[in-house]
Amino acid sequence: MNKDESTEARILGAARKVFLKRGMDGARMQDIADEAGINKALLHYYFRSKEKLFETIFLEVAAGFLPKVGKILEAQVPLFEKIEMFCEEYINQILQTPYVPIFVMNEINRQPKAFLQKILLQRNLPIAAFLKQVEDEVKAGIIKPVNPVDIFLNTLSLCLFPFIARPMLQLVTGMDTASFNALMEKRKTEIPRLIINSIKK
Amino acid sequence: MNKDESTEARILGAARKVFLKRGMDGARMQDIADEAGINKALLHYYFRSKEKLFETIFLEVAAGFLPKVGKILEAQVPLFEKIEMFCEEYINQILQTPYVPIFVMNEINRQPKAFLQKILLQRNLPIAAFLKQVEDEVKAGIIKPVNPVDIFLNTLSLCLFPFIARPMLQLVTGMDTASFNALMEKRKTEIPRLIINSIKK
DNA sequence: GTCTATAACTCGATAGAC
DNA sequence: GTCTATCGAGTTATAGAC
Repeated sequence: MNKDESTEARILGAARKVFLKRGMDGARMQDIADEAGINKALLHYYFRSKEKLFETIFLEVAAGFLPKVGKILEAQVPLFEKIEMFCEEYINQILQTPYVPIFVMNEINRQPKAFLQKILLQRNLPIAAFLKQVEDEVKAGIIKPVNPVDIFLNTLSLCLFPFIARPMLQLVTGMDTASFNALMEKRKTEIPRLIINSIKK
Repeated sequence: MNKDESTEARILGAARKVFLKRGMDGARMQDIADEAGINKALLHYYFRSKEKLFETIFLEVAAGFLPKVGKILEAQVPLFEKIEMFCEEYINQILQTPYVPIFVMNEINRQPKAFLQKILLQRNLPIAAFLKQVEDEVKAGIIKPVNPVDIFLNTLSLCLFPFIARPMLQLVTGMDTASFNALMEKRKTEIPRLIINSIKK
């Protein structure tokens, strides 16, 4: 708990931490209050309900999870460079917030669809720009004929899945967090190599 | 609800369904009872508590999620064939139970470590056999020098991540379940091609 | 074994003092 | 704005009849 921050900021920080760890259903308002160094009543004073507080956090987290790399996806850059930049940047970002991917995936799975559409569909992810670029380079004969969705899905899978599987991976292999981070550091360059190698002529 | 099954079997089926959908924290004993066509008290008669019931289900689901493909991993088969068999078989399996990966990943993230070790560490996953085979083929100069863990992680990522990201994928792209399944059907052969291509000399 | 009724408890939310 | 105290809804778990 940081006395310098405003109460609202402390609540948001605490809520983010607890929701990320426990999910909406597992989180307790009492835990958030404790984490923020205040009492439950104040949570309701600043945010009307648990649901509103969660919505605020989820919006913030989901916004950071998806479109921060959006600028890269729509940048005017050759495809291979773009893939390299994307992996480097995305893995860097997730290394800072390793619990985010599994949290987002899980909540998307559990929350009612209407709630999610409200949050996600209003942001226009520039995925389409990336898919089009792949398609164009296929047509121009620059790269092999591939399904653009597969390329995007492959890139995302290789960057994100290790973070999602990390608890299991560490449990099964006994790997510690430092080793895991080192592994991901290497993968920043190896993932693009793998992807590019699969599509270059 | 199937009247032919024993009460215990009906409870297990119902619990599996509800826990998979809602997770431990989101699941309600009432929902499980309704799904099984009995009342709450009977759940406690057969399984002492919600926690015990969850433990039973989680053990069963996790056991099916990880080591069913174990036989393939330790089989006496050339590496490339093994990778092909693994992807084909694993994707087939998950297509039957598409909610399992995200459920397992999520609960591993939330449950206390002691509980998980009790469940997971007692089964010896034959991952080591696969890693050793990759290592041997590297030493023998049959394939490129690679980190075996990377190969395993890549294969797992490409097979599993799409299922974990499916709700988001469908939300963002508007893809329906049939299209998604068709995509995964194609990936059964494309994933091994990608992996093998990255390590063959 | 299965049910109804209810106890025991957890937790989000509110009232009201300061 | 912040606190203490408490309500009331919802949930797990148990008692006891059949």
